[in-house]
Amino acid sequence: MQLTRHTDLALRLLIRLADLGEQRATIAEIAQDQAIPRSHLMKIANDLVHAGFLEATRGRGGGIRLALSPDQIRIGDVVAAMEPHCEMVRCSECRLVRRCTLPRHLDRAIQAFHTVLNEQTLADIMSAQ
Amino acid sequence: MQLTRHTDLALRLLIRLADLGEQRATIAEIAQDQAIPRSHLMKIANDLVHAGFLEATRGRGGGIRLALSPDQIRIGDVVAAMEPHCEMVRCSECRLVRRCTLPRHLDRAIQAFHTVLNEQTLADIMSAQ
DNA sequence: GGTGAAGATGCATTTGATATGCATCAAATT
DNA sequence: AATTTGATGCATATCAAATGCATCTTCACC
Repeated sequence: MQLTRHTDLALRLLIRLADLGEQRATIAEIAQDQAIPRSHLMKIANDLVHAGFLEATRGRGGGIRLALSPDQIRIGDVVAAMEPHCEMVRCSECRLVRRCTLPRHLDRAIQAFHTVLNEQTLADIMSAQ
Repeated sequence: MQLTRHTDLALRLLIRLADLGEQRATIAEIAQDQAIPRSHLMKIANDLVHAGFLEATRGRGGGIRLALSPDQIRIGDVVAAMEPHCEMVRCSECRLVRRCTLPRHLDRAIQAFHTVLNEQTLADIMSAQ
């Protein structure tokens, strides 16, 4: 029950980029800055681009920056986009005769998790003490 | 973002034992029944005993059974007892200059997760279609 | 158009948490 | 005492996640 490092770093990356505003930063810079393997951060940034949170430009003078303003980026959405499969239990392996409603309730619980996180935007995270 | 197999199997074990009522079952029986490695189930059962959900007796005629009635066992409590550390992000590794409030919100989100699950008892799971 | 700077992508390898297996101990019943 | 059960610790295996490496693509600048 923990977020993958992938998601963890994605959130840090967004916070870092929110600090920079409109300005672009290179992945290499941030990787060094945050002591994260470059190739790893590369993939995270790429995922965030595909999810619509980041904007990347290649070539000289290129780099990455937020594709949305910080108050439009909801934390729960970021987590949902980065976490692979939120299948809490492996029903396929289950040998219980009785049909159980566990997966249904687990899904509701996960939704509650995301709902709470979606009450916060990146802007909120930045402005809070 | 998924429960460990440990927790998954713990829930299955409780459901299975709830079916048996007052009757004891041996760990070996259930392990074979549910196609789970015996030594693994042994540890899960043991954890559940320590958490107060199961009652174990050794020796001939011994076995395990619920220590509480199914309507006293809340699903969220079981998950909380079995999941090791719910530390969502690794703040210790973080190099952000800015203090961020992410951990605080993640904790609230996890609490929401457990709260939803605690609306259901083992008895509810058993009686539902 | 060539060169270098940047991101994109795929594959191989490593790592680490989890799961499994094995051996031994402890308790209870007969 | 012997057998049946759970308890516990340690060694090993497994698998997803993380990391590293190589190559390709795109863009800006000269």
